[in-house]
Amino acid sequence: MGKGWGLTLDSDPVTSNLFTNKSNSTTNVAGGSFLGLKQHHHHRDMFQFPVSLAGSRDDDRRGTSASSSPSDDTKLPVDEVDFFSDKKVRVVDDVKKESIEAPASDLDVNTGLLLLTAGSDQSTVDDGVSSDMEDKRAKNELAQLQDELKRMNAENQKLKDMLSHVSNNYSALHMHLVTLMQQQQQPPQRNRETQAIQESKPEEATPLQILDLRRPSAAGAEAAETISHSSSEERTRSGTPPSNVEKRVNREESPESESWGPNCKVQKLNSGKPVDQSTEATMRKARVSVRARSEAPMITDGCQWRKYGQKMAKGNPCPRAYYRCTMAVGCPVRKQVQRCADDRTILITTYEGNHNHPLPPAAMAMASTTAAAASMLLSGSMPSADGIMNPNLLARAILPCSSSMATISASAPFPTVTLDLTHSPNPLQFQRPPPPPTQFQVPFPGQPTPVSSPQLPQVFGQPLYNNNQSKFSGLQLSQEMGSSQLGHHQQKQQHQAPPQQPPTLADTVSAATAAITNDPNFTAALAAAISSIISGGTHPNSSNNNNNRQ
DNA sequence: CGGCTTTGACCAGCGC
DNA sequence: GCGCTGGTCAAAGCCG
Repeated sequence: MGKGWGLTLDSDPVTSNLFTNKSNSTTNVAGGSFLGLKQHHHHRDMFQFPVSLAGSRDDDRRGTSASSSPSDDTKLPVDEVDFFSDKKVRVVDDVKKESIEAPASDLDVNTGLLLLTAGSDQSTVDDGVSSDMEDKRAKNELAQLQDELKRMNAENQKLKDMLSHVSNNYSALHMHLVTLMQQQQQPPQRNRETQAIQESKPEEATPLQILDLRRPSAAGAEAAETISHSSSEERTRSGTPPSNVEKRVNREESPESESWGPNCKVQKLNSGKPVDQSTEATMRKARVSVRARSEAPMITDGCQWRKYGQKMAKGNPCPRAYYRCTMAVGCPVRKQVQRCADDRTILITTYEGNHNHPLPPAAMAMASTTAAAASMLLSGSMPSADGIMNPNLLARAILPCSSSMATISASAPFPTVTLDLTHSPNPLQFQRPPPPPTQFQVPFPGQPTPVSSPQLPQVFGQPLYNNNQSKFSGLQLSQEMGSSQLGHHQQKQQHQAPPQQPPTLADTVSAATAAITNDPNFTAALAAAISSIISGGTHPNSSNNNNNRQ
């Protein structure tokens, strides 16, 4: 009966493999361990699955109601049936639902009657029957659980990819929306340069790139980044007074900009515009800092990183590590990882640059989030006090429903957006946001119901309970115009958010559920949060490798 | 053996 | 000019 089963009942393979496959602190090949894509079934094009997420369950429900109908609301297309058709054991309840996809001969319904008739030893009729029945009933339940587990793993996998896809789509669409909003709000300020650009570029690049995003592959990430770039530039030109643009150009001009691959696209689109090069340099300088609670030495964001340096930073006993992306030769993306001086459970990861190569699905969440955040920052706020846009307007434009998600640090030398994922979630906060505008709802063909919650804790193949300190925080969108440096600024931020009572798993789940259900604006930050959660607690003792330098 | 980490050295920017 | 600091380089060693 167990022949052909690749699953075990001891644990959820999705999550267990995630942990065991986590090779080391720095490399975590995306798509493998992060999403667990290779561990179970053949990875199909998950984006074609019109799965209703409302039918999914979390671990608790899975454990307590294994015999209940797991997918009353789950609609599997016909081409999905071979996913389960080779199973030799059928749960009685499943016969009704899967009879359309399995031949009748394959419906080996294990009932008590079947078990009785199968018994051949007549001498054990008295006491042996009951024990045999118990035994075979136990086996039957085991088979049911295995069946259940297998189906739910497949379901989990679909949802994982779906969330990643939605996250990327949302980031791109949201940036485009912000661009349009700002254009509408400030039509008189549109300068000649913008008009000239649009005249010379009658075919808007952004819609095309949004179309590109529909490809559920790494190309989507590329397109998302491109959108971030283009929207950033567009808003830089249209939403900022020209004098500020020039000021920004002069300040951010840097020789480092020559090797920035993703900007080649932008250069093609806007060839001959000197402002583009400066914007590229600005993109190089813009930073997105992610604060997350994690015991791991580095958060797992789906990319491959190589450590190229470590230094002691002023004011922090913990060393700062420097990493560069090694997923492609010449990728300009770098990141700094440092623990918070005050709360060493907080890991501060600062990203800089944009990838110039396709990203695996696991890396797209973080990449698109950081790209969007960087674009947001660069388009709306700059370090110079006289060049600042209306921060409140920007805040509402960027995060209309969740106005406390990101801290924009315009402090010198680099503009930085901090996504603070360390705060305790307040479920009420997530429930309060107004219903999202219809244009925020990413349409999924064949997906009539909104993204449902119980699946969320495993959405990246990782249960939240692995790091009960990881939280979906409210990000605080405030315009800080201090003159402190990045590190000092981050330390200041750490004081402003006293730790709250750690939420229960249920609270976290419900908060995240409400967030993603009621407020699609959380999607990007949520992806980042989940990414940070992935690494939490996996290396409990690995944070002490303080190789002090200098 | 290739890729990675470690770590001292080097460089640039900035303030005094 | 000097010192401080952040960031990077590159040689040496480690590891699978």
